[in-house]
Amino acid sequence: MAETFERELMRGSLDLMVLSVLADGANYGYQIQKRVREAGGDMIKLQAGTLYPLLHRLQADGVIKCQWEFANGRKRKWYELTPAGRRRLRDQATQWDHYAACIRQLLTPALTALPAD
Amino acid sequence: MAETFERELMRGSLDLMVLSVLADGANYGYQIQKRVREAGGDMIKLQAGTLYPLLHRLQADGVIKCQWEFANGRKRKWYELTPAGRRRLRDQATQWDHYAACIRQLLTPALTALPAD
DNA sequence: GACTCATATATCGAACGACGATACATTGTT
DNA sequence: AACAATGTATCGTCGTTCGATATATGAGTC
Repeated sequence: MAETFERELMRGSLDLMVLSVLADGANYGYQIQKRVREAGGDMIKLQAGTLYPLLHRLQADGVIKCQWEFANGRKRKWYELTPAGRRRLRDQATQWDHYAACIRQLLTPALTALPAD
Repeated sequence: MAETFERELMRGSLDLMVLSVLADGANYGYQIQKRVREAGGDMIKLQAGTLYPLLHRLQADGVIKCQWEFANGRKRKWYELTPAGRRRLRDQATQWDHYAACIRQLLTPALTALPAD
């Protein structure tokens, strides 16, 4: 009876996910999309229309760089982290942890206080 | 050498924080703002211009209800959770946990893979 | 009396990311 | 021949967040 959760991405969290995927090695859009979706289960249904503009933004920021690959009729655009991208990932990860801790600090006592209804 | 983090709120996370604060009992805008800011430390600087529209949205959704209080020249608008609000808080909390788990699943191996630079 | 800070709620426009639809081209499958 | 999967991309819409601004009272101080 698999409960299904589905929600909008939280603004800014996708950056972290994409950078995380790329930390594992160079990759291209379609695969990144699948990797994030797998990790997200029912939760995250990442659309191409969300991913590609983000990749372009990240590239414009200089945290990833890209390169076209043409092989047997297939064209793929491979992205990889730059040194700035690795720094960005570390920073964002730290920020995420702090942010999550803030939420937790409010959430845990709240759920305890909440009547059973 | 207090590192200071500061970032935009993540879309949707403020709902959770505000509902959490209200789980502790009825409260009014200005106090809610202070409670969230305390929990957020350097991280979250919640602006009144963000909070009040949210409170109105939550009210329109029927998850909180409000009541004016006039006492010695002060006017305050007290908000409290409705039963639907308690359900909402539980749902959002569960979703948050799942969401955080998804991020974690990508993030932890990524940081391990990341070279020291 | 004037000034400033904290309290208290509210609205407005700008900015921007996420969404859904759509487009298009190739490869593999039925 | 038709269809699903692979692969990248753009466009308009929507809605939350942000920062500035407005307003009014109470308390403390110069």
